[in-house]
Amino acid sequence: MENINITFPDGSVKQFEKGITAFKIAESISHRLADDALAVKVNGETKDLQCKLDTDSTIQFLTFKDEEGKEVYWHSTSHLMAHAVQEIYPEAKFGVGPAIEGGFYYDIDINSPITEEDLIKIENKMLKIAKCNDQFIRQDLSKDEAIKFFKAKGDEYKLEILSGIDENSESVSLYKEGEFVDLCRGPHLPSAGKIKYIKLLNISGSYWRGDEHNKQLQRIYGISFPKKKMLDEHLALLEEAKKRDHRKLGKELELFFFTPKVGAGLPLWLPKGTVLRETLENFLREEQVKRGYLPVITPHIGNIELYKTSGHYPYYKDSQFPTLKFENSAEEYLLRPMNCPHHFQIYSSKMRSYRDLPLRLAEFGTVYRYEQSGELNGLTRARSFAVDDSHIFVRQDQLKDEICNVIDLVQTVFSAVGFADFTTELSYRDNNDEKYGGEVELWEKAQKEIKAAADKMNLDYKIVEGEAAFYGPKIDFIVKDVLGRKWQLGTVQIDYVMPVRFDLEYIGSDGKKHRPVVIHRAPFGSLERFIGLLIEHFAGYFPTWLTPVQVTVIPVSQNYVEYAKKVLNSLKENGLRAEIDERNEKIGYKIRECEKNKIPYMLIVGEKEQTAGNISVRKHKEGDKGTLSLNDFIDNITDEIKNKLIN
RNA sequence: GCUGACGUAGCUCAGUCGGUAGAGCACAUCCUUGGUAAGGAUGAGGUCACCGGUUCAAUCCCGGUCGUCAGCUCCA
Repeated sequence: MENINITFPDGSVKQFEKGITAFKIAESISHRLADDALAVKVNGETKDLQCKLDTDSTIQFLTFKDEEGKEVYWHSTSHLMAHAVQEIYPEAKFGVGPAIEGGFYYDIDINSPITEEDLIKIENKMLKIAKCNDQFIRQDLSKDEAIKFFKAKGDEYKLEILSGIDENSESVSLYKEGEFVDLCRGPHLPSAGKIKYIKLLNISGSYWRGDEHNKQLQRIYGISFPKKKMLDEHLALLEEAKKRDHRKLGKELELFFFTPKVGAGLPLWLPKGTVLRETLENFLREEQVKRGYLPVITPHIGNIELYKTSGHYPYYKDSQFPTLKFENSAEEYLLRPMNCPHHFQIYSSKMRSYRDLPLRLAEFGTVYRYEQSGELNGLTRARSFAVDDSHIFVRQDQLKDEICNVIDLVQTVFSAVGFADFTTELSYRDNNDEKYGGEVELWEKAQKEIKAAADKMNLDYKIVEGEAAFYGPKIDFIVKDVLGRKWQLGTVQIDYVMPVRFDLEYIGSDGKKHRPVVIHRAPFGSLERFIGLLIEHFAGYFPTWLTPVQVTVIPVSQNYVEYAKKVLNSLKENGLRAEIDERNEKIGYKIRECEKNKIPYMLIVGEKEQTAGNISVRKHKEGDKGTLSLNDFIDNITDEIKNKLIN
């Protein structure tokens, strides 16, 4: 019998009989490994443990600790769920059922809606089936055979998937688990018994193949774990996440709210939220002053012709509020969905020289977009929001340096608030010419510039084709919310199209007219979305420089209110955002309220403090910090604010 | 926009198998003047989202509208 060499992740090499299964190798190493292994990676490719090895290979066993191991585990659970659904609803037809980040789903076509109670039924059925511990058996077959099989079964969706498979380049395989057979690439767990703890999380509609013209199937989301503790921890984590939700905290901390009396998706900023927002705005204003930006202010509406010129209207009509017009007039106005056309007019308001460039016009400009009702999501997706917008007009030879400047600004902003966990995407055009304006060569040039700048700034980016704006490629900075949903914050966009449409020009050193390039950029993206993510990032515990109320003065009893007011005044005179709680309550009560309101510092003053002329400091989440002179406290907190410390 | 669920006091939620409602917190008044996460008493608060239908009677059943939530689709 021939032997093959198997290389393990630690570099060691062992000989095995040719044709041995990965599972046998695991067994030969330890029972523990054979038990924990879910799948195997052979020469970089994930496979079933039952796969046979015929050549020298490098292998790595995948357990639930590995991302790929989890993927296999959840993918197999989705099959198990489909199996359970098939038993309960024999008429069910199946779409796709992949593993996703944090679990799995399966799209199912059943006529009656699935309810929450049904989920429990399905869950119980799954556990029952898992106990049978049937193996996942792979069967490779030809496309024709597969078509025959699913025709007999009446699974139209599987047939549609099959019709898209090129038999020559992709293998066609089925996986059988008990009575349930599914078209699937695999790999899968050795058997269903590995799946121990299951929770079906929610049900929703989803269009077949993600196309809204297709039928909507019912999607069931779920997650599973090999250990009960893992499931419990995961569910606890989901509960925790809900507590950080900016929509919940926004209400609790009185930052903002929505009311249908004003309109869906139209946020109203309360005083505390406004302080937070203005603090952020001022921070960026100061940065922008240092970097040569010029402030401008423009109206929230504009003549419809402006948007016809820009090309936004009528192509994006669906996502704009209806136009405003008088009955007997041809005049028509649009609530602006973006600020650029206004800024272009400012650029054109006088003759520009090459010496004036880069010209950086900046405005916190509120825009209005009629987002689909189902898309609204607190501050992260609103119908009115302020873009920390700037349009930078540059010469071609200044473009790359200016993109670098802008990236640096975005990085400055992100690091000031401690956003370290973000991803960067370079969005390019794809081959669908209808989606984009301008000449292809200009696009290619712009994409090259953007990439060069991103490389120079050491951005760790991913290139995404087809995600560009219609006027040019862009760099997006993306942060996840508590529920794992991704949101674009900062953005840097290159535009060769608008300068042409608006006939923007400058006089070059040669005395002739030239076309500037425009950079659209917004480090926050929008104040609303940025603050929404910020609330969740800090779970409401903002750093002192940002928090709406920095200090609350708490007199121990009514007798010390006067002294407390003196303390309050000194704090205010030193520019601190301070309040006093002079209510007729015990200090334990007042402290509890401050803690709940996430106020960073409490100054407690009573007999001792009044006599000594000092204060007692309590820091939220930390407790009593002892006594300090008021001046020392003010020095410390002022320092903390000045340095924008994050703790 | 689509599928599903939900909408009861300022907030969090209970409740009514159809007879117009209740708790805790918050709020107000009084007692208490208290030293680091809830002192006590009393009181005020609701067109049960809105509009229509069925019914002797609707917060509850039915239809529509608005809004919220999850997901899909979309996202200049």
